[in-house]
Amino acid sequence: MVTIKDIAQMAGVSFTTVSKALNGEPGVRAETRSKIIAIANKLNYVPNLAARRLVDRKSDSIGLIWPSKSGLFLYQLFEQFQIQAEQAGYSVIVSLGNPAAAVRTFMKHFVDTIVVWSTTENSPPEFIQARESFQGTMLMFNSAPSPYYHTISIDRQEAIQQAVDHLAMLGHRRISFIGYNTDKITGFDQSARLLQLEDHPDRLLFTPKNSSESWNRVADMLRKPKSQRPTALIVDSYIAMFKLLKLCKIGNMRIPEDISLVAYDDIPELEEITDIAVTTVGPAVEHLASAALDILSGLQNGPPAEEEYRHVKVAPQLVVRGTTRPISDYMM
Amino acid sequence: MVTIKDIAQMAGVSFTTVSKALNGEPGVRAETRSKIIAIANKLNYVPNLAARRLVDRKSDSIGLIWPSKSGLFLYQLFEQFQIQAEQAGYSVIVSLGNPAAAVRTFMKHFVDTIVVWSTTENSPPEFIQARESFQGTMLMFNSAPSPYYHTISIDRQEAIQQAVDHLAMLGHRRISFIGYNTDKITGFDQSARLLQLEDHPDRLLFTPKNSSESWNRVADMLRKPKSQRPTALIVDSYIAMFKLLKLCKIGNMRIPEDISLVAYDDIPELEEITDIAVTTVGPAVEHLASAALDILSGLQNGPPAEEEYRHVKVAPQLVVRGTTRPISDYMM
DNA sequence: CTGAAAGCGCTTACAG
DNA sequence: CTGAAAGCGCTTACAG
Repeated sequence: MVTIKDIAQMAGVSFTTVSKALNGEPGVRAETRSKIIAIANKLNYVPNLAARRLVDRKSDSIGLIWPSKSGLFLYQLFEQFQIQAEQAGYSVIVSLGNPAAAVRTFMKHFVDTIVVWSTTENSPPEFIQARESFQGTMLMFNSAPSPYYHTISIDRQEAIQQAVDHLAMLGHRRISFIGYNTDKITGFDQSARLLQLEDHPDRLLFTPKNSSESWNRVADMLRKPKSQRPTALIVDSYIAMFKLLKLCKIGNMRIPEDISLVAYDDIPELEEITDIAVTTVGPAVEHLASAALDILSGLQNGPPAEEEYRHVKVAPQLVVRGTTRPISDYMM
Repeated sequence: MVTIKDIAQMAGVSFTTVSKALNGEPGVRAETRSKIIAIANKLNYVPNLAARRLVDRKSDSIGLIWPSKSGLFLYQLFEQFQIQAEQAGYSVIVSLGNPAAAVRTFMKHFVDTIVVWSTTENSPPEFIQARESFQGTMLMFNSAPSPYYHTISIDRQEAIQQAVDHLAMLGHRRISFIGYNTDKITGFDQSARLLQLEDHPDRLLFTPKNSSESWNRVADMLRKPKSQRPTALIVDSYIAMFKLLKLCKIGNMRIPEDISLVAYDDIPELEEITDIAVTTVGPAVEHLASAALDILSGLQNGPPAEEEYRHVKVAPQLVVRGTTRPISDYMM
């Protein structure tokens, strides 16, 4: 392993000078510098990063803490984030372990920024503690504003409203929402009231308690005669969408021939999987990633004062594909 | 940043003793040790890897280099690897960036082991070079044996043979393989010959050149009368499987009522997505992960001599689910 | 059982 | 422009 001392000896200078020459520091005669560089190249010198890092603790690295078992959406966001971060000159590392352990891992590795996808599971006390001992910047996806870190939230209410608006525009007036999330339900209710949609017994199909029972209600709904059943459905997530598609198949209901469908979550890859391209609404991974990177590269000059932590709400995107039809198609 | 000196001061001992206590070195009174550990925990001490690495100790970190846009299978392998590695005391970080950059990132972060999922794309010259300057251990998934690193390969030939054997056992004699991979085709041919399966024009449906044309051939095959068309299909990957399922739907073919199907790749999560549980064959992510960890933890005592790099071939697993039926079902 | 000391390879004031 | 020295946080002989 060749060190700057070896180079210094060969060049007949001190290793201090070698360090400066190799790092492009001023105060080295051009001649000396080029001689040193030549020797370094000849010797195939590789700087010891551990030594360097011991002195200056910068790493230009971002650590991502992602929930495990997280499904396609977060995987795609991860990929997208990595791509954009690399372009901005950061290296990205990810940990799927438990959050407290992940913070420690990242501290060991000198990441200077931690980005978390927040879930109900990752705020146990140990995480809080580990987080406090981390002195870098943090950004939390999926979180309400905080005085301690940057936050990015998703406007789920707006997303569902967009879905309802789209369906209403097509003439639908009897619409059901399938899902638990309160923000989404609020959005659904709000739009429904605003647009004076029909109030029918299957408006909200999920009881908050028991999920298998909830799906039974969906199945029952699908069996109703055309005049009573909704003309359009909005589902919570792509997971729920697949479940619904199965139920439809069993019940011999076709989408969109018999009923329209909008799904929350936009996962382009799914087009390859489903029989038909699904109309979706949700935040685009590109937007989420760039929102985060915008915040992060805005603070090159160290962590901001407390009041400067930023909050961004990412708007959803409605992508109309093949599963929504105008109401006239259902009127025959 | 809390260091062993801080701990030493609080404990009223020298930092040498702290180091020994924390590293489980012998020669520290049990009482002293537990006191030191307690303080370290209270202070949320995180060892400085750079310093440790500088005196050439291990960082117990594994860096994964994964192809981006890699799909569900590799994501699940990643999750599984992380879980098993954490249990074995390693921390895992992942990079999806270009491999050469990933190696550099990992060197910056002092990982002592790099695990790569090998693809045709990640052996460009820069990667080779970056790899050479990395002085830790490497393990390559999906690679032939090498004198420079550990390797784990997948017995794809065996996998397809298992699929054919299973179908033959059910009485199928006219079987098609849909895919490009040469190992898989070899496996298919071998089993077909051994079992003296019927030689029919649709045995191998893909021309190696053009994929859209290949799928046209599949569509044509599905349109043939029952007496001419194969009774069972084997597809290359879950991606191909979805494509096939779409074609079947269009052509009004039901699986498994009209034709049996085995898919390569075992992705349990897919059961939620497909209408019917698919019979699959392929390596289990658990086995791949544990094969890697077995090799890696077998070499606690520094990198092995060149001739000691190990090669493991992971056997596939046939999981019979709902898409394969005995031939008698097709004989009416 | 405990601690003082050397040293890993580098950067960075500081002095010449 | 150049170099001697201190020090980053840690491990590891070595001496008590």
